[in-house]
Amino acid sequence: MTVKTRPPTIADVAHRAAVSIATVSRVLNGTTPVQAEKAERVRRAMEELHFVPHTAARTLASRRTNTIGLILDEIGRDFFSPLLRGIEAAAREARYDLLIKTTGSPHASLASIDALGQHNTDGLIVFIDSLNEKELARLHKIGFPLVLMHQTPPEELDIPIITIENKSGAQKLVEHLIEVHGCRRIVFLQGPEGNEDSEWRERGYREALETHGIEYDPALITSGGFDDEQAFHSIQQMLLDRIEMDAIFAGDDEAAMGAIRALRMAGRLVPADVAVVGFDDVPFARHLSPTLTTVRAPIEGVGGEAVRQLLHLINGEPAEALTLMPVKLILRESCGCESKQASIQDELLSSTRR
Amino acid sequence: MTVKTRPPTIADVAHRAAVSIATVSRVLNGTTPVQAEKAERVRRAMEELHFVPHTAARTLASRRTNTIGLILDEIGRDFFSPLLRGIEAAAREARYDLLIKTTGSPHASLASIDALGQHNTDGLIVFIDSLNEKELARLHKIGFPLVLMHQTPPEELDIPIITIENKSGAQKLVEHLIEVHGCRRIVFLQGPEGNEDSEWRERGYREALETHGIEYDPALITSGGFDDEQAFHSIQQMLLDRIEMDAIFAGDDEAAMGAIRALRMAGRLVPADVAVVGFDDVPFARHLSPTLTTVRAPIEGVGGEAVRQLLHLINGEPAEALTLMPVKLILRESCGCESKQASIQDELLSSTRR
DNA sequence: TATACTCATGAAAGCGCTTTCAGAAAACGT
DNA sequence: ACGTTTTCTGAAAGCGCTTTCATGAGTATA
Repeated sequence: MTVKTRPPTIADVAHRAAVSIATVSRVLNGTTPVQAEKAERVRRAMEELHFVPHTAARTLASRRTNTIGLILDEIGRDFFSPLLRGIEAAAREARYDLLIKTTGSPHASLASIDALGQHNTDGLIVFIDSLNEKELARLHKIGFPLVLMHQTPPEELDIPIITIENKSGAQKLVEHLIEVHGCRRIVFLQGPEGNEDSEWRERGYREALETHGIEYDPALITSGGFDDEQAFHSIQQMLLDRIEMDAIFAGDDEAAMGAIRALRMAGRLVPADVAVVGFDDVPFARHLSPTLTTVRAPIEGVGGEAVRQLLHLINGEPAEALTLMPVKLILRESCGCESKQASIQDELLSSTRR
Repeated sequence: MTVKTRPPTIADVAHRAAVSIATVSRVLNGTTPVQAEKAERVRRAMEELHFVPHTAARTLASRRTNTIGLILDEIGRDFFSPLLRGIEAAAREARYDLLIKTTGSPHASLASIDALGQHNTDGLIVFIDSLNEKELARLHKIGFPLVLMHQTPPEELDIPIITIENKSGAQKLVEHLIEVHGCRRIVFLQGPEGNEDSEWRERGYREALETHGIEYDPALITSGGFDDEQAFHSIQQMLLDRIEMDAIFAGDDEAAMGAIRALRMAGRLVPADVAVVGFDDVPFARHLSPTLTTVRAPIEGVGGEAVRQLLHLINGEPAEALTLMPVKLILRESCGCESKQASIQDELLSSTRR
């Protein structure tokens, strides 16, 4: 490790290329035409000096950070992998940097978030309840670009929101259980308290029942928390309570796993005795046994779309108030659709096709 | 959305508190004692004005960015979730921001990375081959704080590296197969070409064989690519080739899934006919059936440790040249250890068959 | 009471860049 | 040939903050 050298500045480049710093800045940004020959000299000087513009100085002078902020409650949940990938890809494509901040717990103090807003980023993507309403309202009021994911903006704020078709996805899923598999007593596992995705899925569930003239039975609703363990216990309890069921709509895939475990432990066969379906189509959904029937949410697409809408806002263009990403039914074994045999054949086919 | 207002500056605060901007800066940073009463006035003024220091200005003036850069080839792989969580938590604790950059493909051009180094971050965490050697060497040479993850520094550069005990973990795993389950013909699925984790695991594998006087058979080594599909095909091929085996060390958990699928399709029982073990203990490892015996790598810890070592460097303190995070054997069903659930699994199989 | 310190404070000089602004040079029109 | 545009270029003014540096007030020492 050698001594820390002072990185070259725009002045060094200007000097070496025998032009003014203004000219260097211009070839750097392409803001104003520069004589071809001079431009070439500048470019060569930059290269020779390993010149890299100092972002902070740039930001300070130009008043734009070229950075998108992402706020979420907790990074690293399975769900976030594709989301991040989508956001990252879209940001990169637009040549924006990505600054990620987690609040640790929902509704956290705004102090650390504050620092993200305004000067540090050109706009913010806010996930679920990671930012409290007051702060959200304040930022929005001062015209700061904001986009919400999986969360309706509070009150009358016209902040764009990106989410997936929770309701229609759930509805299709439940209708499939009813129509194709003749299920009538379908358990619904709710997500975490107040979770919007869950609320919409529940509406879809209820509408599906209604459409088919099946009465809504509160006894079939319990909490799954979008969580393996919680779902496990809830279903176990239901079984102990001898509540009749012929299917479980688990709210999400995590919960579906817990539900399946509970059923299995109780000696109930899936899907023969009880069909189980999830939501999200997380990567391992197809590796469970039985493989999980679920709804595929284009999570990666949600991330990309969020960035795109945010960029509109940043550029002063109008953005979609609501972006609903379409979902797709993924039929596998756990609802009784594909027999084990069939799925193996599929695998064979796909493997020979390669 | 109202008109974009100019955010308050330190001058506004100074004016309102009737002090100089220098004083405001001092209470902001606590660099020099300030009269209690004035300090209080300043704090109140900051609050009333919703003052948030402009990071770029701060960075420019103070020459430190308070940001840690993370470079990886592709975000959003399952593996990264815990890694990110660890890094994020450690960075947050140290009150550093996190700037994430992906190269898209390995060995990408350094242009975009360049921009991360030097002025934009105080230090960089580099994952695997995300940054080419030349650039790595250059940054290191100018004294820029750098930490590597799961990758030995090239040549003679003394860049700290954080990784996990791949070798001893693999060794323990294979020894378990040999000693407890009496396996003798153990397949090893290699990771992607040139992957260091894989190389160390292979060494652990070989040492375990050696220790127990089992001859190393090249026919038992094939590529798994740390990938479900690739492992599936490799094992399928082996089975077609009628290569005898009584166990598979799959390289990682993803590959283990593929291996299990291939075995199952061929009618081989896991673990009765062939034991299968993975590496990493990804979240779904315990949800596979059979549940997967594997090695738990403290990936989250790796992330945290990387940040910690980087901070040492940033603060001019010495850092560990090599940090090896300990791993832990996780015994589950797929090696034949926990068998009580095997019967349930059989039931399940028969249920889906009928 | 004079002398030497300590301590809090403000003025001012940058940090490295972008962006007016105005002038010089070249191109055009008549 | 002369005025008018059009182009390019450099000087210089910040962007909002940190950080010397010098100063004046307050306190301790003699």
